[in-house]
Parts: sequence; C-alpha cells; structure tokens
Amino acid sequence: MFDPALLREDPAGVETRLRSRGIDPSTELAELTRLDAERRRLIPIVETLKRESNEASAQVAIARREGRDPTPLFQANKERAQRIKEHEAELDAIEARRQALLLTLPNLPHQSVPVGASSADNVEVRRWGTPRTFDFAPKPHWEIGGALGILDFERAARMSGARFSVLSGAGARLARALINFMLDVHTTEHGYREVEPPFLVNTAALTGTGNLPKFEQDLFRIAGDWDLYLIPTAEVPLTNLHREEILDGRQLPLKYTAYTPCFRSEAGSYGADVRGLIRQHQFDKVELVKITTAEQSYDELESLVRNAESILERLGLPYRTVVLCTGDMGFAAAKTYDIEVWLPSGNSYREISSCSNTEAFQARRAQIRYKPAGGGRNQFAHTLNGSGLAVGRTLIAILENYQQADGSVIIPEALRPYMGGLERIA
RNA sequence: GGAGAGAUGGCCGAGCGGUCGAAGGCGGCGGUCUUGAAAACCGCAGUACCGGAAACGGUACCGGGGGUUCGAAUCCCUCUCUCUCCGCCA
Repeated sequence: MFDPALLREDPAGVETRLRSRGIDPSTELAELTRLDAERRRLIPIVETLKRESNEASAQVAIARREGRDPTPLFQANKERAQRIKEHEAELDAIEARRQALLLTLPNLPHQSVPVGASSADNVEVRRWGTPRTFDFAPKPHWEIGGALGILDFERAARMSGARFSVLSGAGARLARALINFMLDVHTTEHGYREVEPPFLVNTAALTGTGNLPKFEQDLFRIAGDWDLYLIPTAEVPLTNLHREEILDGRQLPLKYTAYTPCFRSEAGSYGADVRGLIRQHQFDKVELVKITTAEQSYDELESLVRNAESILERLGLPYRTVVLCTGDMGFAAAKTYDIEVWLPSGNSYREISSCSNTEAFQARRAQIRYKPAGGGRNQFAHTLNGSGLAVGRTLIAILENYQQADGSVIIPEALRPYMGGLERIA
C-alpha cells in the first residue's frame, strides 16, 4: 500500500497519480479520508478512558495495601470498562475497513513514469542486437520443437489439460542449462544470493506482495484445509524472506535470486497465446529480488534491469527495453521496465522480463523495515523484483532465433558448457 | 496419524493477578580509565499509534484471537507455530 499519511498531506496529488493508472479512486479515497478522521477522533477518547482506568486500578492496589476497603472504587471502573469496550469495537471496525480499502488500491506511479493508457504508450529506452534476416521462412517454436521431438503439447494436455507442456531430451536439458546459466551469472557476477524457497505460500505472504486480496482469481489455491497457494512467481517467497523484520540499514541492499516453477491460472486470457510455450499454467523462471533503501532504489532498479539484459546479450538474443506507462503497470509497481526479446515467428518483440521498483508498497504490507545506517527512525524498505529471465520464453527465443533451414537449432556458445558441449540440436 | 513439552525485548533467560515495558546475563551504543586496545566501572538503549513545531506526554504490545477480573505476561478457552517420542514416508 502507499503511505496512508500522504492522503492527509496531499489528497489531490494521490488522486491524480492513481487516476493516471486509468482507475477512478474517488469513492475509495473519500471513504478513506472519512475513516481517517473518525479514527483520529476516537483514538484520544479511548486512550483517555484507558488512562483513567489504569489510574483507578492503581488506586485499588494502594487502598488494599493500606488496609482500606477498595470495593467502593469498583463500580465506576466497571462502567468505564464498558465504555472502553464499546468505543474500541467501533474503532476496530473502522480500522478493519480502512486496512481493507488500503489493500485494494494500487501503488502510486513514480514521477519519471510516462503517463499513458495502454501498452501503446510505453516508451522504448534501449535496443540491443539486430534481428537476423532469414533466407527461409522461419518457423514458430512449437513447430521447431515438435519436429525435433523435444516439445510436446498433446501428451501434456492428456495428463494436465491446456496450457501445459512436456519438454524432453535436449529440450529438457536446454531448460535446465538455461536455469543453471542464469543462476551462475547472477550469483557469481552480479552478487545475488541463491535461494531455494517454498513453492507454496500462505495468504499473508501473497498479501505482502500485492497478489491478494485483489487477484486471487489469478492463483492456484491448494484444496482442502490449507491456507496455501502455488507461487505465481518467486518474487513472492523472495520478497517475503524478510517479512516482519527490521533490517540493519548497513547491510542493504540485499540481493536474492531463485529458480522456481511459477503457476498461474491465466483466468481471463482464454483467447491469448493459445499456441506454444508463451503462456502456460506452469513455467520456469529465474527471479531477481532486491531489498534496499529509498535513496538507492531507483539506481538499484537500473542495475537490476541491466543484470537481466546481460543474460540476453550473452545468449546473443536481440531485445529492446521499454518503460511501462502509468496505465500498463502492475498493481504493486511504482515503475516498471519490460525487456522484450525478438521472436522471428511473430516478427516482433515479446516480453521476457519485467523489472519493477515497488518502493515501499510491498514493504509496508509485509512489514519489512530497516534501521537507517546514519541513525534515525526505522524506515520501510524498498523492494524490487525482476525476471532474470523467464526460462520458457528464453527457450522459445533460442529455438526461433537459432533455427536453421534444415530444422536444427544451434546452441548459443554461452550455453554449450551447460549442454555437455552440444553445439546443435538436430 | 498418536502421545507429550513449549512460545517473554537483537539473543539467552527470570517473572506470587496490582508501580512489570517487564529482573539478570550476553550482544549493541556513549563515556571514564589507557599511548592505543582489552579488562573494569558508569550511563543509554524496543515497536507501533495518537497529540505536539519540538522537548515531551499518552495508549497499546510478553506467539495470534477471545474470555474472567476494578486490574492479566501471570487464570480460562481457542488458533497458529516450534520441539521431543512413536508410526508412516522422499
């Protein structure tokens, strides 16, 4: 959630920034303002009563110690206790409603984010590599993989349904090679700590990252008497690694990377990307997460994007990087860069990584704070996340960009050590 | 799945229902001493919210929630988690 204090200090600014996302928050903001006033009216009332109650109880103790009969003091206290109870019930209801509202509002876009309504308004900031020109008609990856016998949707559908796939042989090896390659680069060259987190997480964790309460329909929930969901991304467990902790500011930034499978229901995207590996219910991803300070977080976002881009450069895959406009950003993000890889089959760039600074949005939900290195009040950390990269889509990009006229696929050199020296899938 | 034990401040660990936000120890910070350091000694030190420009004042927090009571870290109920033993299992 954004800082609720902002709503008191600059309500118009908050509304403008939320509106730039293409939503109308006016009723929510009006209610929040009303609840805030109510809350601050009630708190002093309750606290004064409690103070009186505490003082009165102390009088009982004194009376008893001095051998006097304390029973005359009881009645007034009893009545006061009743009033406290009533006011507290009212306050609790207000606080619960306020929290619920705050959890449903998206983050405030950063000033540097271009204002826009849709992906058409995203702004390209970089482009690397030159798309290859083919002297034959390049095929889509599902045809290439099918012909090579390394990618199978039919058998996956029989056991799991649509949007699942089976990789086998060199295809499975390629996925594993990509995972290992990415993890090795990020851990040994970019300074991330490798983590193997749980793949099932609870409601609190998903609320921390912003997936809940609003987007439950995107998640797979475990049946039975469990409060568990399959993770939609390693961002969830990695960001929650330090939930409810107060970190030492001198140790920031913390940088984590993890390979995990990711599970998404893809509800509402029935018509989109039905063919191939692009949009699956289960996919592999190597994720990058940073926990840092307000001062550093935008520099850390730039370096995180560069860390992800370097994977594509080492694999020789052309890409471009865009900054998402206000209307295209995810719920938790204050600023997002998407990295898009070139896919010959679609003759277009396609998202392969999304790197966001959520500022304190997730930290406030997950209670991740730090003691500033220079002293002073505890601060909410800034959390960042990015794909580094989506393994399935990287595999697609390799199949399509490195396909040969005879149907074989050349393995990029950087991956060959991870493929037992294999140079070509044929 | 069965049986039992526990959850207190950064950590360890006390705590008869009434000056307990909580003894003591360790760790941390500041100081005295020292050429410097260590040791010793003295002092400061939790989090959130409300009010306040601030100093500061107030309230809450002893795993979560509820109850008993004038008053709960202490009593009762419940949930969660951790540990031990048995069974099962990669």
